Amino acid sequence: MGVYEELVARGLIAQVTDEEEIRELVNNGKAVFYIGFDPTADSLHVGHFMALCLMKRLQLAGNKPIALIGGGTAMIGDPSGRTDMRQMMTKETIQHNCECFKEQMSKFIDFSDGKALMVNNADWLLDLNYVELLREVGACFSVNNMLRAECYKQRMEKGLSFLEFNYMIMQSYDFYALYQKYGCNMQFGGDDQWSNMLGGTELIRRKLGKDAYAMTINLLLNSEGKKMGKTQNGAVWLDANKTTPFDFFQYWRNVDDADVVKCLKMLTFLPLEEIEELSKLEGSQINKAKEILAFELTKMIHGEEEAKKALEGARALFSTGADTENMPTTELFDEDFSDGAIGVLDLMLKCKLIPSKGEGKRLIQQGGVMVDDQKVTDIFAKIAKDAYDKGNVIIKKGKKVYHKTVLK
RNA sequence: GGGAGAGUUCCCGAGUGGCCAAAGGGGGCAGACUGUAAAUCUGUUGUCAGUGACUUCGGUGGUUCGAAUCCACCCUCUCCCA
Repeated sequence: MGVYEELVARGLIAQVTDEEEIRELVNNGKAVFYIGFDPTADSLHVGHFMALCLMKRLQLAGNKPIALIGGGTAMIGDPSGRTDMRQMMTKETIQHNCECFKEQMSKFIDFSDGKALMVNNADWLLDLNYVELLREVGACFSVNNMLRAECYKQRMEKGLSFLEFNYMIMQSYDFYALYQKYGCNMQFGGDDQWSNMLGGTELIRRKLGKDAYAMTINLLLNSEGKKMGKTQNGAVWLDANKTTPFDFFQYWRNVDDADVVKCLKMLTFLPLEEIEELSKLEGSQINKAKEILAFELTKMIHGEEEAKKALEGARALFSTGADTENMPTTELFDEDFSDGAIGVLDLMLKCKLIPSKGEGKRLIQQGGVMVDDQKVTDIFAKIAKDAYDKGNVIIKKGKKVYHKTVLK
């Protein structure tokens, strides 16, 4: 089975421009492909992770990946699938984000000996001259076609600025530039990028008379059709400082039953046969599969050691109770106490377990707060300093959020 | 350039002078039930020293005892005409 077949079996491929050609190129390691990453934040998240996995799979099969960081396109903002305009980012922010991306990616993809490249489209896009660009590629784009493109549909109702309308042209230009510079003959991206990517193949065909290919991967959607990797706190980040390995682990440990197999296939490198076996599990047995999923992914991002810690921490937490070892911790100092005690609400606020005291009161009134396994019933409850004589005090919020506090 | 309309809390969306911290829905959080799942049911959802005070209805001023609501100017967006 070639890589291409494997990708199909894993349910990763959404659309392709020319299946025969692409299979041929990819399976024989002849593809030089690029995937673009928009530096909209200072860390990669789960959505990018899919793309990185794809790069890795293809690299292992002998193909050459180019990671394109969209330092230039980020100046414009991709309107695809959006209903409102993106906030404009400053040059400095974009630059900073690019640096962060670079670092995270190099942990994942082998960039040594030219086995892979990393480029920033700011390098060629920012120097473009408006009139020259119009003369060079402007004639190759049909506004009529662009307006029909799926990615602008939503925006046709709400309004689309000329700035964002040009995003497609910039992305197409990227492909065109990479084709000439590095012989890049293929572009991959999320399925929402399809129209933008076709713009590139079209441009190459018109300008150079050459064929280039595009392939999109399915977005990771849960059974409700929403993008995965988002929580109410925002995205699930790959940076341990933004999403701790434990939280990362828990995110996957808690995915919906219906999504486990899909995630295993799309995100892990486990052999398909093994996933097949796991998919036969039923009922509460599915928890095994979830545990494997969470472990595998955490291992890939944060390393085996962190993954083990998270796994053990989670097991301990949910079977026997608290495992204080790997719990998020807040340090307290003498001045946090008055008259030898600290209010539970003040403490929770300090630990950032609650955004306001009002919310904390609600939690307590609804029975959602435990301190050292004792349910807190009084909103004015205090914790005496003596409680720290045994080393720490554990606060539990709801069923799954544990927090350790220690006295310095 | 001319004309019409819109901007409300995390999101959608009601509210046209006091009864408005603002209906309803979504989402979130918590409780019950469970398998650390889903579905369902219940409660809750601006802040604080909590029978009260303070901040919030695009922005800035104004009218009024009192403004999300009325007026002026500005900003942003949508639609129609050019």
